[in-house]
Amino acid sequence: MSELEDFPDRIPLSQQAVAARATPYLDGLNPPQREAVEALEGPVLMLAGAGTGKTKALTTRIAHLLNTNTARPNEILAVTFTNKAAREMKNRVANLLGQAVEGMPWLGTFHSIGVKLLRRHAELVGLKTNFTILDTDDQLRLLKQLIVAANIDPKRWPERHLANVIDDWKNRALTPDRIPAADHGAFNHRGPELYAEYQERLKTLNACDFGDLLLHVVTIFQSHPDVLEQYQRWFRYILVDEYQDTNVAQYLWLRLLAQKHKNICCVGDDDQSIYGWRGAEVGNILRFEKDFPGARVIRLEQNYRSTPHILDAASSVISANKGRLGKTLYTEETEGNQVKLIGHWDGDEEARWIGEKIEELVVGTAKEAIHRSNPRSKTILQEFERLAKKDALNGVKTPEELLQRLRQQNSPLVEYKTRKLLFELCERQNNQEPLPPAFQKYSFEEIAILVRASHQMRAFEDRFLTIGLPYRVIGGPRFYERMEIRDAMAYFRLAVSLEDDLAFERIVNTPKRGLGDKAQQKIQSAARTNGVSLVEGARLLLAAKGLTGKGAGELQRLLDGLDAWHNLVRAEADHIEIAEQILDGSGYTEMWQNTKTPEAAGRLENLKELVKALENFDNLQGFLEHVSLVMDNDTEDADEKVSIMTLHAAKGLEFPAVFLPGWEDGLFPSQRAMDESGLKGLEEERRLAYVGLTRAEEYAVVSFAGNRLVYGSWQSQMPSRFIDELADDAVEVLTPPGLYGGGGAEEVHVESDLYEKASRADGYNSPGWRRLQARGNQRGMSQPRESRNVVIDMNAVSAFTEGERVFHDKFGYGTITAIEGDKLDISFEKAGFKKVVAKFVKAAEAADDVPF
DNA sequence: CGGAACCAGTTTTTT
DNA sequence: ACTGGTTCCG
Repeated sequence: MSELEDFPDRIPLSQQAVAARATPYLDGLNPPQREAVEALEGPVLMLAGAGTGKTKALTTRIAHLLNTNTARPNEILAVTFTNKAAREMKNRVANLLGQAVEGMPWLGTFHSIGVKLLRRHAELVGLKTNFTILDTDDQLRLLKQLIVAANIDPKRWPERHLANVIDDWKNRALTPDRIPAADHGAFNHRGPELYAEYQERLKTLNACDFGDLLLHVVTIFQSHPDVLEQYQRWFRYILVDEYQDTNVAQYLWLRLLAQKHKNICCVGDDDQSIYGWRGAEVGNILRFEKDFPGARVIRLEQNYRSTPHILDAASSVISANKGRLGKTLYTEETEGNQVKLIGHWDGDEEARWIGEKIEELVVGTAKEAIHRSNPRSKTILQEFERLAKKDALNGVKTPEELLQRLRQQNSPLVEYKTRKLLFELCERQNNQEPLPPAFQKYSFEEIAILVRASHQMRAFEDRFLTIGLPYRVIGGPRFYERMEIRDAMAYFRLAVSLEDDLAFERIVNTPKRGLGDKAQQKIQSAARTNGVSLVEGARLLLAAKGLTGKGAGELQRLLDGLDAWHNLVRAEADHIEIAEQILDGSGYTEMWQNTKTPEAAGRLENLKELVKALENFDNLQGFLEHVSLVMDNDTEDADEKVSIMTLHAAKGLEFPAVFLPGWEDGLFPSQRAMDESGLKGLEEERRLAYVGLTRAEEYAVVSFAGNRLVYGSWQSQMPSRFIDELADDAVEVLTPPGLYGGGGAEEVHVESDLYEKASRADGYNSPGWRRLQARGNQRGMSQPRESRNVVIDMNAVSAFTEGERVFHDKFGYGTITAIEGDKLDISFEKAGFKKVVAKFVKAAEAADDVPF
């Protein structure tokens, strides 16, 4: 493989020579970015806060390495976590250099590079070079078999747990022989033993799971210094994205490789470490300077994404964390709205309000007008997304000029000031109506709702469906994880290799062939006693007449089919035709055609799509390899839609307008995170809050609900502690309509006792909340009028007394047992004991008067 | 073998 | 409340 040719050491260009070369791409960088790009030699840690242009710095660094001839493309190892990030990096380097990057063979995800290395040295860990990569399904099925074989009740000890335990060990680069004593008790004391068996099974199956792709490589490096040395020489320059997300195995992998040249540049943000629960070690980034003495630490702190208030809010929350490397984000911008904060009665109400707000933000937007009047504007906007340097817009008068600049600058960042200018430019050209105040109006595409847990999404989907608001859920089930796709893939795998037992198990009775548990066990034992694959075992079983009736005939047909398909693959027949023959010949397509359930049509669609996807590959093998690593789900649909996704999925993205619902203690921060990981868990949740806030460019709303349906029962919720941590000045408190005392004087006439009482009890009077209210009024900001009409009584709680009988909409009648600030302990007659915010409770007599 | 009945586990997720 | 899995029975 030419990409692995061993190059003689080359002396990097002298500083002068570097300077002499054209480096236009350096002009768009701020000083620290530029420093990070130019410090090519030696270890560098780039601490890049959210929205500070870290990808830009990283890609420019690669471009610089190449452009100055310091390194050849194949001497650079650049690792990311996701395929998306890898793709983007490739594109951006190509853009910077003004040409496609010729062979950056070692730019990719940890896993894809891991596979590449492992294929070359598979024999060193007892695998063949054509090993298969298991998906999660296969892995679980295998583990279940082992659990049952070990006489463990899989109901009490589900395979899912074992998978987690093993994954955790692999993340920590622990092979079965190195499990620390502290972990011996894992999985009912059988964990270590089952792990060892599992690894053995994988070896016999000539297979690997995802964790192995890294772990095996580390093992090889550790036990074969000669191999390690070879790669240490090859990879003269190493770059790592999202370093805060690396686990121990990845860390060792990198450290081993970087040991020779020590030209390693890691980019990360300890404040955005949100994957601790799957093995990421913030510690890796925290101790970089110890690992690489003399490391240069460069901080990127100028934020080009968000308005000052949003930045303030995010910074104030994250500052509550201990043990940070410490960065202070700043922006040169001065304009922009505060973060909005609003409380709602319950989750549905929250969804309803957000739906309305979105409509308000979008309907008849200036941007829509621009889109309609100028067909090219969409392209301009897209180009514009890449603009980082605000000076680049100085003197730009027309969209044409702007386009030209964009082409020169090639930068990814967006800031609202330049966006505003773009609006004005387009407007001027098209003689549109004057624009409404900037930053008020958005397209659906520019709005995102970021939730903590995916079950929160349902309320929004329900609501948006009923009001017909277009939305898209990001990060749902992936295409290649769907049942029908996996089944089809199992057939393909078998056609490629008749030895693939796991694939055989998956499809032997799909579609139904009358081969139930009994028949399958016979096949298993026939295979085991003869030491052959399941396909061969089945053949032997049939020859020995060990199977009769319908099942036997069907099995014979399946085997004949498999042989035929396998021969087609070996004869290198057209793989698309093979695929079609497999799907039709096996009866799989027919099975779905005969299924009358509503989703069957969709599944057939997916199968068609799968076959279509094959067109991009030369053969089935290539396709399978790709799919096991690149489980992408980037179905770009061009329609304008609001995005709904989890906070985790939002990392790395940005939106002009962001809604952050569900900020309630227990949900966010998640109770489970706190229970399981204590302070560490809480701090990770806080980083999640930081990630969420920093996704927003111009407009951010934090909201919470007082009541929420959790696992089928109503729970009273307390506003998130993170709300109290938001800097007062950065927040504007909104009062929701529809709440007692809310909705403004126009709507609510304080005339009855009920309302008076409710109004006085209104408001979340946690310390932070009270401060916010006070500040807001005092400074006479754009506090909504209604919130001034509703008296925020500091002694609101006095509306209730201990022992008072009260009524709660969801819980019914109850008696107050204790009062703590605005929080009431109430013993409900039906619902039992609850902690409830005073706002959501009214005196029992009042409730009696008003039928609900 | 297939449907009904029952029961446990419900954060985040890439490769 | 809901799902996915298993078990039990016709």
